[in-house]
Amino acid sequence: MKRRPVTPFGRGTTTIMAEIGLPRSFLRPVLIIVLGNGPSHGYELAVRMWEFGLPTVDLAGIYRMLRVLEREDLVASEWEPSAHGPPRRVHTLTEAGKAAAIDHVAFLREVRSLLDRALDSVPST
Amino acid sequence: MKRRPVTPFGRGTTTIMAEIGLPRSFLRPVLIIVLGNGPSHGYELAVRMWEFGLPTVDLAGIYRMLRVLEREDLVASEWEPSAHGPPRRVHTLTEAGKAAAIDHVAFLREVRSLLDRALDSVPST
DNA sequence: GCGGCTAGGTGCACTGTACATCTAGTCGCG
DNA sequence: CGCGACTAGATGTACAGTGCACCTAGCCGC
Repeated sequence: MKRRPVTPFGRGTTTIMAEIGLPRSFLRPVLIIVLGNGPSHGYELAVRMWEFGLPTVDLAGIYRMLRVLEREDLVASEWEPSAHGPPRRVHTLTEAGKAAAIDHVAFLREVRSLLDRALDSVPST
Repeated sequence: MKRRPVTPFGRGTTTIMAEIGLPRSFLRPVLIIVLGNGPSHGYELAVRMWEFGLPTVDLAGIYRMLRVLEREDLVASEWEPSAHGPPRRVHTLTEAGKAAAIDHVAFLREVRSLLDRALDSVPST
C-alpha cells in the first residue's frame, strides 16, 4: 500500500493523501497565502493547503516551515487551549508576512502565465 | 545583493530563479519536455529552457540532471565532435523518456489548472 | 601565447524534506 | 478503569537536490 507516485518533481511526495498536486517547493508560498485567509493552527492549515492544491504535504514539514517563518518574523504564534484535544498553536501573519503573502500571490500568477506560454509552445495534444 | 547577469550563460552566471521564473523543481520536467522538441546538447538546452520559462538556470545543474536522467534510462547520449569548439554530448529521449515527456506535459497542465483554481480563491489584491 | 568563447564536468557546503517516531490531551467503549 | 482512536505538535536522521566556485579542454582571433 506504500505506493509512491513518481511525480515529475522527484519521487515520493506521499503523506497525507496520494494524489498529484503542486510541487513541494510551493510549500512555503502556499503556506503563507493560506495563512492570509485567517489565523490558524498547523493541523488545520494542512487541510487548507490540501484544498489549495497541495494534497501531499507532510505535516512535519508544515510544522517545521511554520517555525522557519516565525524565525523570519513573517508569522507569529501563540498557544491556545483546546476543549477537544491537545493545545493548539495558532499562527498569524505579521505585517511583513502580509506583504510576503501579496508577493507570493503575484509570484504564483507569474508562474501561471509562464506555464501558459510554455504549454502553448508544446506541440502535441 | 549580488549582481546577477540575466542572459549570458557564460562565465560567472550559474544563477538561480529567485527573481522570476518557474521554481527550480521544474528543472527535471522542463528538461525532459524541451528534449522532446529534438535531441540536443546541454548548453543549447539551457537556451531552450530559458525560452521555456526557466530564465536563469545553473548549467551545472542541467549537466547533472542529464546524467541522472540517463541513469534512469529516460535519456541516451553520445559524443559528437564540433568544428568550432569542444565536442558536444548530444542527448536524445529514449522511448521511456518520450512517455515521460507526455506525462510531464500533462502534469504541467495539471499544475496550471490547480493554480487557476487556487488563485481564484485568493481574495483579489 | 593569450584571452575569450563554447562545452562539459567536479567538489563541497548547505537546505529541504520524507519517513519514522515521540509526547500529550480528549473521547468513546467495554 | 484500561485501551485505542483521534487531534495536535514536535524531533531525529538520512539523503537528494542545489548554488557556487572552480577545473579541463577545443577552437578562434589577435
